[in-house]
Amino acid sequence: MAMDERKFRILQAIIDDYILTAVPVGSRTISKKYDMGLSSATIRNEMSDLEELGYLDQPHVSAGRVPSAKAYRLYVDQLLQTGRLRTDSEMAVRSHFLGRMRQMEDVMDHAAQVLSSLTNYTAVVLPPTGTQPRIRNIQLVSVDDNAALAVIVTDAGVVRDAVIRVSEELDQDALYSVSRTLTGELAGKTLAEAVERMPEIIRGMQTQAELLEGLGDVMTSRQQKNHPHVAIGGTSNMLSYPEYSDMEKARSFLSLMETRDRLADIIGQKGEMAFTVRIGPETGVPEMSDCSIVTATYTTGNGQQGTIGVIGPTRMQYSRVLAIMNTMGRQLSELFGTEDDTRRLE
Amino acid sequence: MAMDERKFRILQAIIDDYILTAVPVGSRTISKKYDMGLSSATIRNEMSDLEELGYLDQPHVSAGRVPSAKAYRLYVDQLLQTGRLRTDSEMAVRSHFLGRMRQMEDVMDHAAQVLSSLTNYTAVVLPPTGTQPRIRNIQLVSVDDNAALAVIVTDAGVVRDAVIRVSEELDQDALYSVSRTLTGELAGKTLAEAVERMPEIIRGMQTQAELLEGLGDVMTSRQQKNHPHVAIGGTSNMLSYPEYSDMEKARSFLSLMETRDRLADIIGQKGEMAFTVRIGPETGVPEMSDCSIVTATYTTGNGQQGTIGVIGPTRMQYSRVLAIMNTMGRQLSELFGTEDDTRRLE
DNA sequence: TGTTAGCACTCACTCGAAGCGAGTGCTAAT
DNA sequence: ATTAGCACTCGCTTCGAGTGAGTGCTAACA
Repeated sequence: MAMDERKFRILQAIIDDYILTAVPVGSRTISKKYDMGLSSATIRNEMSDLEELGYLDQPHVSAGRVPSAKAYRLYVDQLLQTGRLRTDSEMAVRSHFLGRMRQMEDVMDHAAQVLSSLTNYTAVVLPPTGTQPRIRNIQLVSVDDNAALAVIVTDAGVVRDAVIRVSEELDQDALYSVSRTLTGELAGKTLAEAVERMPEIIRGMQTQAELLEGLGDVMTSRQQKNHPHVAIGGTSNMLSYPEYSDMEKARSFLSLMETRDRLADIIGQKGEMAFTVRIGPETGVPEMSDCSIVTATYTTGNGQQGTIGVIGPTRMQYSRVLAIMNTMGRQLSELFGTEDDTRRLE
Repeated sequence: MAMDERKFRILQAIIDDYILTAVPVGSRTISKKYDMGLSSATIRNEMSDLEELGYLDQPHVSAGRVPSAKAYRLYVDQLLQTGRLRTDSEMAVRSHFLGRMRQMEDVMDHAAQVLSSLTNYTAVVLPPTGTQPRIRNIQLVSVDDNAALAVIVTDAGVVRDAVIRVSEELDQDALYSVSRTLTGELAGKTLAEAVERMPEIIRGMQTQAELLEGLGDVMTSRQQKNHPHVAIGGTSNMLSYPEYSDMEKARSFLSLMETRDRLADIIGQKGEMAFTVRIGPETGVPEMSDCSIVTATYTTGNGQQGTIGVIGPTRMQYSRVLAIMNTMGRQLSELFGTEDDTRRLE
């Protein structure tokens, strides 16, 4: 016995219904609500087959059927293949971004906010991180007599700053000349390369050794710190779904959301696809055994890739979510300077 | 009938027990567990009085008594007066801060983390915001040919940056000289004052009008944006307490935690006291009608005040929380440069 | 007069039985 | 191959009895 056209249509109906109601769906429901021109008995037979094939689970003998992870997998793959990602919510996304924001992190936070409120699930946005970002400019700014602020501008557009304290007094002009030298020496290098070259530079410069060493430390720590900023939105949305009426589950989910490092790891692992859909056990995260994670990527001007993700129950509204993320991803790509490319295409 | 010594001792025992168990406490429990040398019957009489006085509530006639908000109030005031804030957890706090962090926001996040994990409640940390911060240094750094990064250093030590896009090409040396002029003109001024002076400066400088106008915009928006960074820790802790076994309550609490602006408003309203304890209705927040909020302040080098807050159920372990916050507040004050003062005292 | 023992009473909570009903699987008819 | 019919299953809800923690009141006691 194999999967045929009709079985697939029935399965689809079951998934659709389950996504909507979160209640095991019975044969009668399918034959009535989704007019297939088949009686409940026939549906029952087919459902029995589908169960045998592993697409349906039965919580208990006299309950309806529930789609298995395998079923969602099929459903989603179908969705992705046919590519019919309707973008009716495109306008909604677009309108949210009318006032362009300046700060990357603001944009990310905002995107997570929007994404979660459009989908009603939990949304996560990770900053672009692809090929090692390259240094464009280094500036040292005096904060007070004994402290300087190091601003490192990379081609990712991301700027991280850190205060370096030194014992000697600093003056702004000296800082500026150091900044120039540093920028000259290090522009175009990755952070890792820059860290390597620092000792040499320190030897060459003679002065300001303490400051430069501080800078080296900063670059090292920035480099290791691989979770720059994780924007999360709509954590509480998760609690509105019956699958989280179990407090213990809810708690473990929430505390996972709080440990951003881990979350970034989970969301950040991207495949080569534009969209990744991990369903239930596929997430590889015990706390999320009945969640699904949908991720998509966006691309910045210099080809770096960021990730946006939506976390919801396995029965999430995949087609809706995919459509929204599709739009959102494009929106972000555009916002983060793929505009260069667009211009080139014109 | 008035409150006497014995009534107070009984009330205290009731509160202690309720804080521990979250279960209405009966007369027998008090007479047994807390040996007062009184029979349950006597306790009952006293409890009946205490109820009449408004310190106890009875969920239903055959249940034990539950402390009212008024009771907690009394309890806390007593606690604050006697000032016996034991600092046994002082070491714990101190050890967490061994490796000094550089970035203000990192510190705040970390503090919220520590505070929540020590108390097992939800913790919030607000940045210092007192008298208007004054500008110390303004630097413009080129990001790419058409964009500059504005770094504004204030005496709060907080540094916010924003990218300004212009149509003309920028070169670093020109930017530097503009930076110098700006710093010269605006150092010592508040953001508001700086915004006012901008038009004049633009007239005086002749060149780079577009850039300077962008800078003006940035300053204006930074000034208006009054929720710089709200660090939150242990949101999920709240779900472990039985008072939040009601999903709807949990949800509304969580979504309140997500709207940082509002949260900042709630936590940020400080009295003239070192500690503020708002119990139940006193919070003025419907979603928190059975929460208590404890806030404390910390002080930075230049006298600005930040706030730390702990949110828990009304039956929170006040004495523990107050002790921990006491330590944490001092710790933060020290970290944020009251060290100058300390040194002066030596 | 304050304290205590005793007792009747209340009422949330637990547990099990009964009933309900959605849903299935099987069989026989179409 | 499809469908109508029917017996059967079993989770959920409802209901009532039983339980026990806790109270309030009264009367006795020191």
